[in-house]
Amino acid sequence: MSDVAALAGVSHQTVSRVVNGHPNVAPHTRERVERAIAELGYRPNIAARALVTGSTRTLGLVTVKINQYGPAQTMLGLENAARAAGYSLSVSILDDATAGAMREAVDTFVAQRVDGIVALSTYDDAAEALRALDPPVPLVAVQVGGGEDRPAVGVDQETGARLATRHLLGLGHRTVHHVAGPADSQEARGRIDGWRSELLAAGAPVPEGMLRGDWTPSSGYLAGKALAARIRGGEDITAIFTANDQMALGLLAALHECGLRIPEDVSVVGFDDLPEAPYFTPPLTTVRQDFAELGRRGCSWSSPA
Amino acid sequence: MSDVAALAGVSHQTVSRVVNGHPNVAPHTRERVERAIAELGYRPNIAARALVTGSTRTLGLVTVKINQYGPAQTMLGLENAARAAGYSLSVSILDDATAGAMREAVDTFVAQRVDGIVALSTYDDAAEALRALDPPVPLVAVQVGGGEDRPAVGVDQETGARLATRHLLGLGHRTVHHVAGPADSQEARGRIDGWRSELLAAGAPVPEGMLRGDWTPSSGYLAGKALAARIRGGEDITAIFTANDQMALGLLAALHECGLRIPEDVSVVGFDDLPEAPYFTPPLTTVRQDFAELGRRGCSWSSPA
DNA sequence: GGGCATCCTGTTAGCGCTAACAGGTTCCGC
DNA sequence: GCGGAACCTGTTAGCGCTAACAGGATGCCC
Repeated sequence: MSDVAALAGVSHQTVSRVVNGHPNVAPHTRERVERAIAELGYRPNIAARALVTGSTRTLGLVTVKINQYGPAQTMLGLENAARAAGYSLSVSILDDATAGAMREAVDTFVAQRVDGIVALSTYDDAAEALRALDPPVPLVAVQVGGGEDRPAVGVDQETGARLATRHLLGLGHRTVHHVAGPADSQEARGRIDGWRSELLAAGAPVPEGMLRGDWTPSSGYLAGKALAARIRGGEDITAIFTANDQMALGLLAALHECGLRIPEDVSVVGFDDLPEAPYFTPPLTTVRQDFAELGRRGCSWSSPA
Repeated sequence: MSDVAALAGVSHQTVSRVVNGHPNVAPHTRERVERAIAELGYRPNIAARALVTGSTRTLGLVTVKINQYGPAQTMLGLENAARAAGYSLSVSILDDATAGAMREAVDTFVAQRVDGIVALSTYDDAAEALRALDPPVPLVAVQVGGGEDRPAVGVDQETGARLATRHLLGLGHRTVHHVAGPADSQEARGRIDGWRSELLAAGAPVPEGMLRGDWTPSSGYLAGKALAARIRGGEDITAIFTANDQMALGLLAALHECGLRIPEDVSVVGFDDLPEAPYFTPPLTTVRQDFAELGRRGCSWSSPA
């Protein structure tokens, strides 16, 4: 910076003013400084600025299992929103959502003096870990139960699940079976609630023996095998709502293997709207979630001002 | 820090020594300082440290289209490797791989004084943009042509493609058709080269009219429709190698729609080993890439010492 | 022309930390 | 007992930047 100042024949403070776009700089001076900056390829040192302003203009993202479609999309939206707001994004991808790992990640971000932290996960462990923390920066939970006063943004799982269920009932099915997500996932619970309340509202019976998966295709496959066996055993199962598209994929494969035709014998609806869903065999009906918007909302909450 | 020093009754420099694990501190003093740190919840200010040491212990990742499976996995490996090495990861996700966007992202990282930059993309634009840059920090290209002296790590696409082709020939097919990726992707070209050289090595004819997709399921679907039409037109197509699994998914859907049976009428092999691949209908044979290792290697290159 | 507001620019201090040096103690060998 | 090594701790300076104030020039009104 002092080099630039020397070359432009001004003080370093004037350079600072030009860099930060302060109003009271003579156009003539401004231009001279800008030329000097360009000539020297000067870039302000963010660390020094952060030291004096106390703001790093950085957001921290702590997340688990980014390899799922949903979180990855949300992260994308978050990054875009952060960039648009002039923030940069530092990420921390945990192996599992233990309280300790969560706390450590948040601590690291605090040491880095991020301006805000976004926590991304739907599991209860994560939510609980978050609840125990009280970082000196804004912490927003995306798709995690916010708890007392913690801001949180999320998709309305229940409405989406009701939509899916209603769609199947509208096709004339007597009732709809559900393959749910893990028990310790808030999202999964929201979808169960939606499914159940829609059945009740429609006066349809709520089937016994709801199956659970863990979001993976292989768990969906197992669920499909189990349901196929029950169908062969005479149970009247004609419509299935799976809690996400990946499980639906496994389920479709299992039903197909067992000689059941989709949608002639059984109708299936998924959740998430994977880009691949239309190309499943047969194409999958699914519910879209606006992950990018979720990321944007998370960002706007966490960046002060 | 001075608060901690005051509470422990030492100078701030001694606190610094304790925090950084310097050897010459009396055990007694060290313990007192550590208690003070715990009591006050003190966390060193990374920005101040960066200012004086010149190292932020941060790596920058610039990437495009993280919504593909491959890049996302690589990023995961990168983040883990970085964390293990005591670095944090700052990410920049570009909308498209234009030279300008690339340059700007790298510039931003330079201003942030990251210790190294990892560029993740397989498109030529990205490679070209990178070539023009000469940042004052290590820049490693992952799965992008490194260019002159630029370090680069990547998966050996050609060998993988030869494997896939050989597998199909081994099944007794006369030759293998290929649905390639975009023309401006190095990865796609590597897979074409591997496919072609394996055919030549086996003395099999290289089919005319190779199709191209853009990695998406819908482009695979179109390719499938085109191939199905050619099959109905009497062309002898019995084995297809698609450049990635997502296109294979679309292709399978199209072939299925046209009444072709897999693998009775046509054999299909993909590339990437998506977690969903085994649950495609029918299950997809595919080639695995070790993305996590790729991330680790990229990290080890870019972090100095 | 004196007084004052307005604009532009420079000077100084300090953000929190580490490196380099300086000073004090202890312990050893001769 | 004295020189010197080994060890521990404190003092000082400075990383690059911005905020706050100070000061000089200019313009305007009475």
